[in-house]
Amino acid sequence: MTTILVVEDQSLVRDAIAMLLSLEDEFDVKGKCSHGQEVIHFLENNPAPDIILSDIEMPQMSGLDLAVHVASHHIASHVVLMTTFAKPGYIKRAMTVGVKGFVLKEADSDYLIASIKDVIAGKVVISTELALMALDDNNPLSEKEMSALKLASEGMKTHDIASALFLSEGTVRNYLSEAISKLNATNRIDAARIAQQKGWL
Amino acid sequence: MTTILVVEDQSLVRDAIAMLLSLEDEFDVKGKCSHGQEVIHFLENNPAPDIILSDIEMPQMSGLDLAVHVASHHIASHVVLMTTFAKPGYIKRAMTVGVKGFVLKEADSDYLIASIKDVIAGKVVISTELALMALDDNNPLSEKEMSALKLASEGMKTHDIASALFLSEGTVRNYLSEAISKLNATNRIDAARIAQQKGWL
DNA sequence: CCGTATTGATGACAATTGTCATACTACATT
DNA sequence: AATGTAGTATGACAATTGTCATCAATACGG
Repeated sequence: MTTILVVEDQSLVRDAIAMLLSLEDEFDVKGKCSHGQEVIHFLENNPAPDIILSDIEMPQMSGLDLAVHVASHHIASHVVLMTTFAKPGYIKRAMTVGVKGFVLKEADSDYLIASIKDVIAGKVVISTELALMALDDNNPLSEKEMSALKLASEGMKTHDIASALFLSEGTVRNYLSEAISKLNATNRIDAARIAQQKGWL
Repeated sequence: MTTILVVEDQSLVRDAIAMLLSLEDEFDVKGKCSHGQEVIHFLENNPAPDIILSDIEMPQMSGLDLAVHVASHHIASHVVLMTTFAKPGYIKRAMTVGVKGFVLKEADSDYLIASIKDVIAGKVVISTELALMALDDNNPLSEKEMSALKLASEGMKTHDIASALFLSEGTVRNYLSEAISKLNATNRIDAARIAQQKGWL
């Protein structure tokens, strides 16, 4: 019997997926959480489930952050992530963090079920389509460029970004300028859009 | 017995919701579609279901467009829309188009089921929370301000926005400046973020 | 017609942003 | 010690963006 924890912020979807999985004889849905923080709490009070099936994009704590937590706390669960759009950056980061499976929400339910079974059998599951996408993902941005761009995309002005990152205003402008040119963008908004779309922020 | 058509672009979610509903004795899920066009095709070849349960945000043809089609073709189905975030603009438009129910994906599955039953019983279902939100939806932006802001959010610079809207560069700056001040934003990026979040773009 | 919004344009100015060359530090490599 | 190289900072400059006051044209209700 495979025990599963379902993590997804939209409760309608969460309930539906939990229901779907619990119809499988081999699966036992042990719990449902709406975001990462809740999962941490769950893990402190319950035995680790075999599978943590989580959405990537969630408020408070993303599926990736969750995977990091699971890995760093030596929790035995296998993490399988679901995502709406295949952002190459996500896939790469997920891999380095020990995620065992990656399923597109565009996939059908049979595929999800099969993937979970494969992961339990010891495999790492990523559709070839996603793997290829991750391969030709060469994120040209440095750490600092990404964080500056991220803050800029939230509407902060150079001055505020500088103090948030403990850098000088000029340096921030340099980073953003670099990012803009690397991404062939016309300005910071454009650059942020491009990076976001690739999952780099 | 209530017949239902489930419309949602992410097949994992679609399958899961269809499964969830079909577990109810009174419900009979007659079909699943991934976008509006498919629904039109379905309706041409099948009797109209009692309920069309559709996501709002879909490629090709949105849930709102679908509702318009149903109304204008005098199809007997009741349309119930699901949406991720409550964007007040959506709710208003949905009402004028004869949508019978509006359910947040943040709601839980019981609420969805209850809503569908209520709609069958002749009610119009919108959570009070959403209704209130629609009421105090005082979008302060003019048409022009919105379109300028939208283009700006896509990374276009003033000059390009101006030619896209057949306005002078100065006027565009005036509009954006107005928008920024109306939304209490610090710059165009910030303003775009705020507006987007409210569903005004 | 008259007053008055509305819509769009201008010009001037300040603030912010984007670009670039240069320089300083710490740290690793030879 | 000499060299190389990230990472950060500076300063100077141009371009873009944000703000504001003002003005013209048009539309609209009286």
